[in-house]
Amino acid sequence: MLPNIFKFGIAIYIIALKNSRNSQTKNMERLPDKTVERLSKYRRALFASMIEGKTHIFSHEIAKMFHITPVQVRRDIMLIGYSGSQSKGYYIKGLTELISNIIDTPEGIRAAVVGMGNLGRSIIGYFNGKRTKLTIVAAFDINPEKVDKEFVGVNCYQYDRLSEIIKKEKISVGVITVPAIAAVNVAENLIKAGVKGILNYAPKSLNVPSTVYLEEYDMITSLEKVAYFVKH
Amino acid sequence: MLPNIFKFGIAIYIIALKNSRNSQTKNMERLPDKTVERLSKYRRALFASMIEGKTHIFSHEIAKMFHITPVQVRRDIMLIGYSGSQSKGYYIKGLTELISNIIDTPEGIRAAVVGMGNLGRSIIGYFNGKRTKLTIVAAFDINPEKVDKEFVGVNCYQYDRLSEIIKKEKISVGVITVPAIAAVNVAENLIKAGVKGILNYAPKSLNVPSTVYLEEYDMITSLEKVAYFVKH
DNA sequence: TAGATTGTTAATCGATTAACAATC
DNA sequence: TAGATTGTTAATCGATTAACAATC
Repeated sequence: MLPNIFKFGIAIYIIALKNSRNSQTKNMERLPDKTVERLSKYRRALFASMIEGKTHIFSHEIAKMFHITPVQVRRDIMLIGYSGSQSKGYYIKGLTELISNIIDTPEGIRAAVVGMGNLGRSIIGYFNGKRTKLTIVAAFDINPEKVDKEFVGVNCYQYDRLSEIIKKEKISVGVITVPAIAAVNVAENLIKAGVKGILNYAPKSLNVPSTVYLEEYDMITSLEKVAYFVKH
Repeated sequence: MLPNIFKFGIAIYIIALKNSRNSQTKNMERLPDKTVERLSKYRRALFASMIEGKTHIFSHEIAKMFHITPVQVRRDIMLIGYSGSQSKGYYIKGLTELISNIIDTPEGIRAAVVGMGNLGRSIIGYFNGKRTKLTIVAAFDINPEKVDKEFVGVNCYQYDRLSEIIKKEKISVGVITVPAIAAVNVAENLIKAGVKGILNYAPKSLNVPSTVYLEEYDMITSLEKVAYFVKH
């Protein structure tokens, strides 16, 4: 039998634990990396299900679409503070709206693509007209033949106007799709102009200050990786 | 004081542990995912250093290029069984050759791109003429205007010839750059035709048998993720 | 020797998964 | 009740990092 002082101490500890856990899950400042990625994918899948006429969805149905486990789906949803019902699963409309509230900002995020090559055009094509809260509002290139032309509604500016346009258009995210040799300079100019996030597709790793969020993806490495695992 | 029987047992256990560790590091069947990715990047960085006239490189120099720690670099290099010297670091030529032996196959890997849009052309452009062991040898599209035309040396075939060409050209890796709606069908046909690895860029998650290696990347999700972390 | 680097182990961290009570 | 699902915790797994002996 524990003395009373210990029982009391344990009771307080359990309450403190509960509270900290709730605040962690419900009012989380910053969701885990992987959860954010998955929420973006869930949202698209939920939209598609809605179009098909569904109103509710089970965790295992979502899980199957992304070859992950139902527990993972439930954890992600729990983390953002949404609840489902054991009989019907999750209400698609409500869940979609909550994810949008979390991922989007009311004012929206404005992005620019630097490098109007095939990859740059590809990204603009993906986004154009599909989203309202995240939009690509400008493109840049050094090639005079590409400058001052529109591609699916996005104007391409001369690269030396980068800083001017970024400030004028209130652009906070830059997508780098220039050759590796130019990437460092582009990143520096984007940061100087005030962007707060960079998505770098050049096959050259960048260094950015900690105030800027950097995400890198390298197609050459990915294809070499697939080749390696095909061989093994 | 332990009885002798235990001392003996412990000695044998330690030796067994040592051996299993060595065989794990030196003759590993399959390297960890992340190590493969990094080796691909190291190789490119080492090539660049060689061109600059360097013969040796330290772990911290490599680490700095990819914002990782020197320990990670040393671990990766240890894992593939290469050794450096404490005074000079790693011999670039030797390390590059070892990485190539591990990542490449002597016969090379032949890849195809399905979907000759901006993204497909972008990937072909990255690879064309740069590598000898990993080559894109064919492209496919359903648009008759794109068919039977060459793009930087790669011919674009009509999509319904997929199976025929994949077998004829001994293609083992397929890169999917078609719209989401077509991705599932393309993957099925690639697998039926015999490819063993798929790199999927369509914003639609695929299901493949366990004999096929699948790597997926979704540009929309990546940009939404950057937007989220810019906001927070 | 002093200083720097490699090779290696143990500790830590982050994310996934197994398991199960609570609920419908 | 039986069966299925959600919400949640503890265990597990994989990868990174801290620490340090050995070496030059």
